[in-house]
Amino acid sequence: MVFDSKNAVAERRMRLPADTRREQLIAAAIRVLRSDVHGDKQINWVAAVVSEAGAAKGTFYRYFPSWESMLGVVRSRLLDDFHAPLRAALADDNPHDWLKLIVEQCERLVDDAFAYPVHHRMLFHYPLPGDSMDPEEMGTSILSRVLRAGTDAGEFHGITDCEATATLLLGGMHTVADTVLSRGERSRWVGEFARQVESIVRETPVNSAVAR
Amino acid sequence: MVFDSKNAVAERRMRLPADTRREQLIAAAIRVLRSDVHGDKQINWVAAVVSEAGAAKGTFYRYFPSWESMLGVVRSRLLDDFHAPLRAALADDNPHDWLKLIVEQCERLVDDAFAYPVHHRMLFHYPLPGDSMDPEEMGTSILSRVLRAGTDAGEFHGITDCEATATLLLGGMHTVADTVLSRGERSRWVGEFARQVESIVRETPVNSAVAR
Amino acid sequence: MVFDSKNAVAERRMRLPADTRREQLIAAAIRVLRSDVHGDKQINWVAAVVSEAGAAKGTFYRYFPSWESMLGVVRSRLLDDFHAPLRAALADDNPHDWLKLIVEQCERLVDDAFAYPVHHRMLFHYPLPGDSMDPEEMGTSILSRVLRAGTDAGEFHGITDCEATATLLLGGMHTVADTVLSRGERSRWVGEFARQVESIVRETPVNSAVAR
Amino acid sequence: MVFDSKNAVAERRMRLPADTRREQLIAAAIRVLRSDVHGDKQINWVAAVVSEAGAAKGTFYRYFPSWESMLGVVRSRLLDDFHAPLRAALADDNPHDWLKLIVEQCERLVDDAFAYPVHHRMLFHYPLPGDSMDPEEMGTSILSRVLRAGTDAGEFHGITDCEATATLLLGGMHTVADTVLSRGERSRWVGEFARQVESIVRETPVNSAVAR
DNA sequence: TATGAATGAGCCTTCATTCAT
DNA sequence: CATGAATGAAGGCTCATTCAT
Repeated sequence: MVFDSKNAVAERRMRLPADTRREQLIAAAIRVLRSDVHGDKQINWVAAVVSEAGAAKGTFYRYFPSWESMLGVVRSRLLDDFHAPLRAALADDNPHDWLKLIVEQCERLVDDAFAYPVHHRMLFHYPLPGDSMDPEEMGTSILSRVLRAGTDAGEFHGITDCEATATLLLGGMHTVADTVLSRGERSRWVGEFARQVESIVRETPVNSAVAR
Repeated sequence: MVFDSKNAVAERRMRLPADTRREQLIAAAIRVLRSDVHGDKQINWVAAVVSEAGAAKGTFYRYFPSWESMLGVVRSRLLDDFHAPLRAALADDNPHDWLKLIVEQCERLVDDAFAYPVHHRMLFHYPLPGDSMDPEEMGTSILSRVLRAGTDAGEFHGITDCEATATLLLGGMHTVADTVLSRGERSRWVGEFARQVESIVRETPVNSAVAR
Repeated sequence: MVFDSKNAVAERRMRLPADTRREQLIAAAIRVLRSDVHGDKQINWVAAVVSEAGAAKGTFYRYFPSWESMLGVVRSRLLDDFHAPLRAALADDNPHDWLKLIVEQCERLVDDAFAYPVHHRMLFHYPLPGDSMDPEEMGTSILSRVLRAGTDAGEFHGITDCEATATLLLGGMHTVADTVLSRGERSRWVGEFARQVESIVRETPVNSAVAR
Repeated sequence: MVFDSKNAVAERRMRLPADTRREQLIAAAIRVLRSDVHGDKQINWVAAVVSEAGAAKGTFYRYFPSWESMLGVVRSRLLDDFHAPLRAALADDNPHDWLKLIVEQCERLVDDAFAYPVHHRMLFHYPLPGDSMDPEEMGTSILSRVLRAGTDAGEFHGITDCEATATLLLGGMHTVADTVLSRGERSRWVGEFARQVESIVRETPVNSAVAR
């Protein structure tokens, strides 16, 4: 036989191990979210994803109870990636320029938002069902540990509530990303962010110099 | 027959000055947006607004080309209110505690978000059509002038790019509002915000103490 | 102008008084229910009705919250018609052959079921939502009054619980209709029904003959 | 590697004698139909049945061409059970109180309907495909023989068309069951049924008194 | 033979927007 | 100007049935 049915048409009804299919759908979802469908018109996300994955509508609902839940998975998946560098730095025992790491996080977020605006909006500016966990919790906790590490290393001073500081810092990164998205001038906003972070984490009370 | 059905209905057809009608609709929209029907359930927004305003569906579209555009108007209207205190302070010649004013702005946003979550979400976390102006631009410019005023008054130091600082500060307020919304602990987050702002606007280069 | 737009094409977006449109939809529903769509395949009833009525899907939902509710309206509408002869007989003061009237009711139901089987099935053999009123209540009450009238006229004897007797009689009519539907032999089953009814309403206690 | 994943799963693949499997599925279906999930909500019937039977979806379709056909089998199975008492009575040569047996049939149907409403609805008020045999045929024929037996025993009189009488009697039982289901008052409706049956099967022509 | 992942037509609405009156 | 009935594309999801393994 000359035509292998697999390569010929549609390759319909491909039977995949559950995990594989699931990954396929997640990957397709990320691709769809990133393929900025110019314009902000509502998209039938589920339809787009299954089409991209070469699956049928029903298949989607075998693996995810709703679009929202899929979004949750994608979100945490990408947040994991996003925070990987910080996690790595926290895991080894070498000294690090913690401030620089924080600013690089911001830059990474900015660049991602710039490359895939729809994606970014969907992931971070989509109303979550009220009872769902805060997707940023993880980010906050990692950033928290970074702040503590910096403090321990003597790089940071005056941080009293690491978690709170981290939360607002993360919010700041999003603000920068959104601003670059709508107004450009990447270096201007990233620069300002860097300056603010420095002020915040290197705070030296005016009188402390005297006290010493 | 002398009385026909047309007269019976006539009283519902109120002919109002265009501006009045428009204001009525906007006011009704704000009321509807605030009447948080507890939860994320879909609402027939347009229907709810015209019903609240005592107008007909078609009337809505006489004054606003679309629901989104109405949202835009409401947004800027409320942002106007939000920034009114700062504008007032900028307008008179008395001395002001500018830092305190900024923190109070944050508190106002937090409290509004807490009192009317749906309203807040609709106004700030609803995807705007890509070509629409940044609704925060105004806020940024006012905050910018506050920073400059504070600098002129000798209260703030080290701010080099007022507009950029203002932009991130505004973003910070939203972060705080969202955090309080999802995690409570109003005073914790507001306090952290206050501390960060202070660090940012009162930045004193380490050596400045010596300089004095 | 030669072509009146009304007669020309589609007559789209016809604006009708609410009552008229409602009636139109009900009439269309009855027509659709009667147009035995050969085969028992599920039909998208709402779609069929609006198409028949020349209206759009959304229009249906302006007038009825669901297909079930429309069915309820149609049902009571047709039950009204069905019971009209009995009501008429009860309303005038002339003597009547009540037994004959009852049998004629049965025949009318049979003939209707035979002429419009789907219609009949939908109206009487469609699971009603558990909390809905019994659609036969009205039929029962009318038949009840007929039994009492027959008793008062000395035509019927021995009926102790008119309502109960009426309920089962009505059920009997449906049984006959269903049987004719599936097995034919109209006169056989109607005849049997007539005989049974006669036994039931003319019950003469065995000893009564002696009493005479 | 000696153990492969195939062996791990192997135990789930139970190879059963075809008849056993079939019975398992039928039994499971009956259990599922009876486990009234309170209400009219849609159930994924096939899924529920195979899950209850511990089989796979595909297996279902090995034994039944469709859900409807399974329903048909269950129906006749339960009708068999339902009629067992009458069959038993017909089979032995002892004298019986035939009228009492008929009323007891009615009571059994009522109680079953009351205990398992969904079950009952599915079995008796579910539109059968037009070409399917009348599931009540069997019931009719048995009841017919009961009527004849009662007549032979001198208990019943005046029944001319046993089959027709039986058919309507069976219908009557269903009417009673449905009425009890929707209105309660079991004894009232069963009592009325008993009275009607008595009238019908003990009909004594007016002149019979003379004959005596 | 048994499995259960895959299918996809189809159902029941909803609601921003239009337009005949 | 005002009205509100009419529109219809979409959206989210189901589930009996099929078929690759």
